[in-house]
Amino acid sequence: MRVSDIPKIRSLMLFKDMDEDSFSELTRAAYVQDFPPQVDLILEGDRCDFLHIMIDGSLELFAEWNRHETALTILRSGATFILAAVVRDAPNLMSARTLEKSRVIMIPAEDVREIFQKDHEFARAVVMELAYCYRGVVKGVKSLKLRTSIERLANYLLKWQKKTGGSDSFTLGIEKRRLASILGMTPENLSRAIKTLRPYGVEIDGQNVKITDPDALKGLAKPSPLIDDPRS
Amino acid sequence: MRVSDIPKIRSLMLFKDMDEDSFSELTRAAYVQDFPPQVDLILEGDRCDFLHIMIDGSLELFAEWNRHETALTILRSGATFILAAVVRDAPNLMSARTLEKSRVIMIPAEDVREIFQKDHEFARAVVMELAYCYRGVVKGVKSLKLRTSIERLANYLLKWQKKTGGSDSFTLGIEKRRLASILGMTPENLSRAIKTLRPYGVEIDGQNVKITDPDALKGLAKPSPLIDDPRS
DNA sequence: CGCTATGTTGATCCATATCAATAAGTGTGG
DNA sequence: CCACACTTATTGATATGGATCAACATAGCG
Repeated sequence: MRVSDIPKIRSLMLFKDMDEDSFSELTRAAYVQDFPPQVDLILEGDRCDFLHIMIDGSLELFAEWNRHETALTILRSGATFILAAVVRDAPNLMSARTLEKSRVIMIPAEDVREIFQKDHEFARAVVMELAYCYRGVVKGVKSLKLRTSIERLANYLLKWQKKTGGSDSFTLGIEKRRLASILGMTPENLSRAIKTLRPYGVEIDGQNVKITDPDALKGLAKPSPLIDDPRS
Repeated sequence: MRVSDIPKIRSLMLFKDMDEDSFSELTRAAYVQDFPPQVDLILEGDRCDFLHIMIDGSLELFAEWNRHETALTILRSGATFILAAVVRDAPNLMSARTLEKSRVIMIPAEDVREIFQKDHEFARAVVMELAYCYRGVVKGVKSLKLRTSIERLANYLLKWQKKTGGSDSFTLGIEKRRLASILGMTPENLSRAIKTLRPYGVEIDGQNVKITDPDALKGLAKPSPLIDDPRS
């Protein structure tokens, strides 16, 4: 681990309130590694020996069954993954693969569990993080079960617009086929869904999105804070 | 709270390793309440003032959007709910309604958060429970996105058979329309899915299920420990 | 510059929802 | 205890969302 990484790590949700001793104990044990795009970091079914934390780049969590694959989420800088598996010392339910060149901190699961016992603030942060992840997945299920694919796409666009600063022009940031998988549809279907949204003021060219009539789009999407609000 | 409830509560995962002082502090603050069937205990969007724990009966967690409703899960004796919302002091993402006459412990959210800070073992149990819930939802998403409704039903039957003791005859335990909602389909479709499974040795009459050819059913269901194993 | 992966479009098929009618339970009050 | 109302389950007919297959276009990338 490079010294230059430390401040960035320290500022992450999970670590920012923990005491200095515990933090240096964790970082002493931790590795930082860089990966090129398209690398599988973990495989579903494997034991998880390390808690992973993204400090740069992006990756997708995905799962397979019966020769089919689906993406569950995209993670970016600051996100933790397989925390739940580490906590329960259980096999990973998802695989992870880098999408871009990525830098990842890996903390031995043993050390995480140990520090958890010693440091109240860290324990609190772990619980907050887990609860946050849980709520994220619950929102995802609600979206899947209650909405059509077009509604999911519309809400995704509105959410992503907000996350990228709110301008009416922004960029998708991921390949469409991955977006399709995240949203629970095929790439072909996503293409058609995009066309369907054109009358609602959505122009998508490659990765570039422009939302010219937000009200029309919102009218279709009917966003709800209990599904689409990333905070809370 | 009745004294007779205490041993039962103490034996629950969440409390069984915590120290005696913290436990009596929690139970002093807690209420136990009985509810008839079909009562809404919590409403999505509401602030959650209490952690809830089932000690008898059953209920469903469900959510609504745009005039549609879907059931996310059924909870029975021993299950906690809205732990994540309590931890984060955030609005509930799901509503809860009793299905049978049910007995529920309600612990003020404040006290939960307070004891969490004081008692390591309790903190550990909370994290384990949250991680367990998280993994449960992830398995649910995988099932929804990777399987057809018939495959989901087949796996549900196998899982439920195991949970009820493994006999080839068992009872569903819930109304079919709720099962349909849990599995992400309409009641009409569930009826048809059941008929589709008949050639695979599945006989369902009312709530009574008989699985006469488990291998055939497993051949269709292709159960995976990473989706269908309730433990870990 | 050509190869390969990605995206688009069209045609068709399949799974699932919807609508409608009936049957079978379930509970309630007379 | 039965008759009635109401909810739940089943079945059939049909509509629709979404998947699949195939062809082609396009964009990255070596």
